[in-house]
Amino acid sequence: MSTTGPAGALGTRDRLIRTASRLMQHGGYETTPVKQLVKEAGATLGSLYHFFPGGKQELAVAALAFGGEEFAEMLSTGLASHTDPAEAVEAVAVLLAEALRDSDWRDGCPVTATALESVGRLPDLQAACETAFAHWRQLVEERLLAGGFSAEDSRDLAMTVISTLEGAETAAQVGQSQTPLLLAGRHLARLIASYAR
Amino acid sequence: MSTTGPAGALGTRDRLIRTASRLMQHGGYETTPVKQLVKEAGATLGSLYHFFPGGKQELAVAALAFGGEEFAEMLSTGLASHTDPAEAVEAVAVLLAEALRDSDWRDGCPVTATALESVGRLPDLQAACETAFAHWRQLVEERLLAGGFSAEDSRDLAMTVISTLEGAETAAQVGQSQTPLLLAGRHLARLIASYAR
DNA sequence: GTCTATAACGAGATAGAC
DNA sequence: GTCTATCTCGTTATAGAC
Repeated sequence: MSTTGPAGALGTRDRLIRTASRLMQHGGYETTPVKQLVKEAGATLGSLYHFFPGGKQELAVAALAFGGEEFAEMLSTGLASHTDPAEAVEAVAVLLAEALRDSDWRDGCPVTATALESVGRLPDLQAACETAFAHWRQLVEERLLAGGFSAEDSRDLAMTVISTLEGAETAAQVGQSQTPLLLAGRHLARLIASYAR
Repeated sequence: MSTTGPAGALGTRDRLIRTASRLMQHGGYETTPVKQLVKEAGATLGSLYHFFPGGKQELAVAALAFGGEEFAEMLSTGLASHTDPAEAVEAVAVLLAEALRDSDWRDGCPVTATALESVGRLPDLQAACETAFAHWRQLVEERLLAGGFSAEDSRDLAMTVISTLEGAETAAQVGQSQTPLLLAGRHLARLIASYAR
């Protein structure tokens, strides 16, 4: 995938992607100037346009894919932490709440801000955001299926689980409080437990 | 409130606020250039800085308050549409889904995009967003209280109702589908109905 | 109150040496 | 692959006539 180099050392391309993902996680696409981006990545403008001829947009698509995968890993960790699917979903909410507070309310969803800025005006970015959302839903759906829920219930509940976690994450970030996420986790667990297996 | 004038005719100040609210609803704060704003409002740059010496930011705060109130009215309409609180919340989700599709997936939440852009970098805007969120939560909380739920359940459920509707609205907008909102409405109704009155 | 012209600045992107 | 200098354009904001 990446150019050859010392194991563990991040190449310029990877540093650009990770830095872009982090900055877009904080404030979205439009609020992230490329100059600040390359500076924080320890790179230069020349490197950016060498690796991403499409410029800021092309880098943003890669950053959304990276952030989406990072988020998916946290999701998988939480979903695997309990045998009961309802408790597992609640654990995800707790993980998100901890990450948010520990980052001084900065590390919210790596996709949502950019998604709302891009909708209807930057199709490439919007598509990358939708891909990330769909991936996350699929992970929850598979976990519910494995937990014994019907195909229809698993699909529908997975949609609401992701929607609710997203909305609660936003509320928690803007209000600088873990409460929205912790309540969302508790309520989602109760909702899931109310379905037959 | 507004300058005197023919009843029903909107003054320049009001047109600026409404236009800013609509554009920020579509793409957020950073994606809304003041030039386009004044053009669509049928105003000029001179008028903007006459009514809002604080410039774009001051106008944005007024626009968030306006959009927050508009959203609150739709919320109140839905919440008053059924005697059962659970059915009333589901009705809100249906109203949001209809407004979103009828606007070709443009008219989402008037606050969320700006909220995520502003968090941690534009305190005035962030505060205006949080005020709007808190107002919406209060409307739901009062409706649940009036429906016979305990003070604690009403408060906690109101938080999750707003979080979930917000997240589902985002998912619906990005995915151009009513499904996230309709499922959220159904699941929220089920969750609310599972609490004792 | 409204208008146009423009200032002052920062944005994304490019050129070309190394 | 990396670097610096620079180009071009769009942005917010201001000036000053009307």
